[in-house]
Amino acid sequence: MSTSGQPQFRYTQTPSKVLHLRNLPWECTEEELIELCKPFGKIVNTKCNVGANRNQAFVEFADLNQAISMVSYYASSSEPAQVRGKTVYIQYSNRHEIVNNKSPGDVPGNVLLVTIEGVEAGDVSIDVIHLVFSAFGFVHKIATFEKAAGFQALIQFTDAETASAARNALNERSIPRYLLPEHVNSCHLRISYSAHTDLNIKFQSHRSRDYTNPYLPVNPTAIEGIAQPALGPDGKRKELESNVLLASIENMQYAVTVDVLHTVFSAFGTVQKIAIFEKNGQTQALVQYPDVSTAAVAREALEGHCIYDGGYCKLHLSYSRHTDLNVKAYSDKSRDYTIPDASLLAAQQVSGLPGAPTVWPNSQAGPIYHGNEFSAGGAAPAQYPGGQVAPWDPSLQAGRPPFVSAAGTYPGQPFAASSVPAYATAAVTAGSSPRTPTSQIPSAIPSMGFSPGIPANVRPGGASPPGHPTYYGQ
DNA sequence: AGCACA
Repeated sequence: MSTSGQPQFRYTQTPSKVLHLRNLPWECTEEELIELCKPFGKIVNTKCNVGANRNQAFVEFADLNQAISMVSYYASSSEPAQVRGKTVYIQYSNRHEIVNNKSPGDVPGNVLLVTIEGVEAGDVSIDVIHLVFSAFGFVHKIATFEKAAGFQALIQFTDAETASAARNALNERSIPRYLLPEHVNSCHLRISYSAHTDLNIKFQSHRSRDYTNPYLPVNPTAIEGIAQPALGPDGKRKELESNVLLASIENMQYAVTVDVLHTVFSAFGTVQKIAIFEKNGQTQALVQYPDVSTAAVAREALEGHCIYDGGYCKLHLSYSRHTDLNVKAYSDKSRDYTIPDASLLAAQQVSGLPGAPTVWPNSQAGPIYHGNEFSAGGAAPAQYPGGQVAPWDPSLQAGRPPFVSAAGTYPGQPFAASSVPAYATAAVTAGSSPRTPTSQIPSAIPSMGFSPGIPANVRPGGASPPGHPTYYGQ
């Protein structure tokens, strides 16, 4: 009764709603298959990438007559059926329906599940994975993990078309040997589609990346060879140094302004840039020096000390991962002392120009992004001279939030001119007229032990509100 | 260029 399992000869196959297509290009997608077949009827099922060469496919029409019309048409046509110029041979399948058309992994999506066979997690770096898959389009995110199946990676593209292109090209292939450690002999990629559409990447690390969000916090414990604490000569952990200090301000009873910080930190050298931001309800600041050694001296001198006498505004200092801050030249939360005429810029920016550049650190954990495709992918905002950021082009990075909050990143908050922070209330009510930046300089407590350049201490409860910005309430 | 999937 059934013809399946019996030898089928040319011209003698019984018609079937299911057509067997051969000699397809290896790039052939389901979409191309449907394009070819749908003029003849309604397609209810397909099966692509069949056969050892993955160059065959099945298409099932809703009605037998539709399948017959397609076979008949091309049997008498002077133009053969083609996909991208390649002749496709069509015949009735010896089965009458497509069964088990798609495992979940065959349902196209924008996220690929890649199993890398024959390797351990440490053998293939996320940068190599990124390099390989970036050949097909912008890679948004990568997450890697080890499961029973082996070393796996989820790779998020913009759309299913791009993901399919990568899958079709790389599935069952190998990562080039020169990208792998010498001891790795085989590195087969088995690629299916993930059901995910948007990966949730929490940290930039050696196992996960979000290339749409370069300001995502770096997980220090998860970076190999980069943020891993280097070992000093004594074998103890050595902190990675930087010319940028991250200051956490504890017990902040009184306002700490950019000017306050500038005064305090200028005692040790030229302060280039300052950015103040809130992190987990705590005020932090990034202070940029020209070089690491200056930062180191400042860190040594200021760590654990208080800006104001009485234990107020205690400083905790560490080295930032940033090396060059990109801050607004003049705002209540940031200052770029390397830009001349900062006060002019202030007038422009405080007025709230639409689309005014927000604050972007120039770098975050630089080595992570070294040599990747950011510029090609349009992920990194172009830097203009003077630390400003190119006008944002949403088309370059659809879906990317305009502001990103990250460790050590000032998220470009709107100017808080109308609200006085609670911690500043005492200073405000202590009240005095607005003062010039030079006259509102606070003092570091004498016990800090760095008298040069630091004015005499002023008690916070006293008549002089330390560092009260002149533009609050305006 | 010649019939899959689980």
